[in-house]
Amino acid sequence: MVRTPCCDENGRKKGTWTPEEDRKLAAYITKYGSWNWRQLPKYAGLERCGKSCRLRWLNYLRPNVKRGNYTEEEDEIILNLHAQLGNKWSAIAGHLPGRSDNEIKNHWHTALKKRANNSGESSKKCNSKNNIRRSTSVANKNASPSTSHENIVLESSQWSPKESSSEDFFSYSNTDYQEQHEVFQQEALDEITSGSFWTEPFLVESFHTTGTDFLAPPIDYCGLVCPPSPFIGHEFLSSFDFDHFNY
DNA sequence: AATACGATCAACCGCTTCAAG
DNA sequence: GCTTGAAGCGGTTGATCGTAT
Repeated sequence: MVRTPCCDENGRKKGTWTPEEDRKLAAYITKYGSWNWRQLPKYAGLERCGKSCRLRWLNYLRPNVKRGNYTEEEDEIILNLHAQLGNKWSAIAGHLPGRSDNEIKNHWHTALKKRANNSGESSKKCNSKNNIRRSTSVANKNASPSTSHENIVLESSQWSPKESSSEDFFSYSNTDYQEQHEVFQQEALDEITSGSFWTEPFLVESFHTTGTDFLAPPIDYCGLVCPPSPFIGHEFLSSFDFDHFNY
């Protein structure tokens, strides 16, 4: 089976997302929905592949996404579910509203796996920082999906991940960058949560296209390229006020 | 103060699954 | 039932930050 490459080599951008890219992506999806991830970046004015856009949206930009600050209850849920399901991160994420599979996976590898392992070996040796070595690839190779169920013991905050407040919602090193991003994030969330978008009976996520050639889509008043979906009417589009996304 | 090393996490890559024609 | 394209998933990488020496 021949697959079309998900990312072409024609200057398709990689790496960390900029606030401007986030703004474009959030604005576009909020307005038009993720009707087609592969086509979406083209119409949103992004030089990214669809996969990258999807990941960015699901992990960081979608509404109600939670970052850091895992509670003991959440840790316990993850540990228990991982004991039952193994590395089925998306299934585990399904039990933790607001948490993405990627973040749960990272949290597992950075904090919970140690807890699980240490609880199993606590009778053999004391916890020592020198015993903790970062070797993700090696650890992953050695890690078994069927972590011992019996050995998982919840401990105190000793092994809790580092505190993460709303201030480091986006952990950029550049302060201006971060501040700009936080402002945007709050604006986007306000926009999304205050409007009718998420309560609309019409589910934009369910858009499907034929995957064939599109007519050149029109460009709307805020610079976004309207998707070629016959299901999106002008009354639908005009129900959103995106004036504060000032490009 | 400089350097080395470990921890964290955002993002990429490639494979699998799903769904439409 | 087969082919094909898109979405989803999990493993892995690499940049960055924090801490120890």
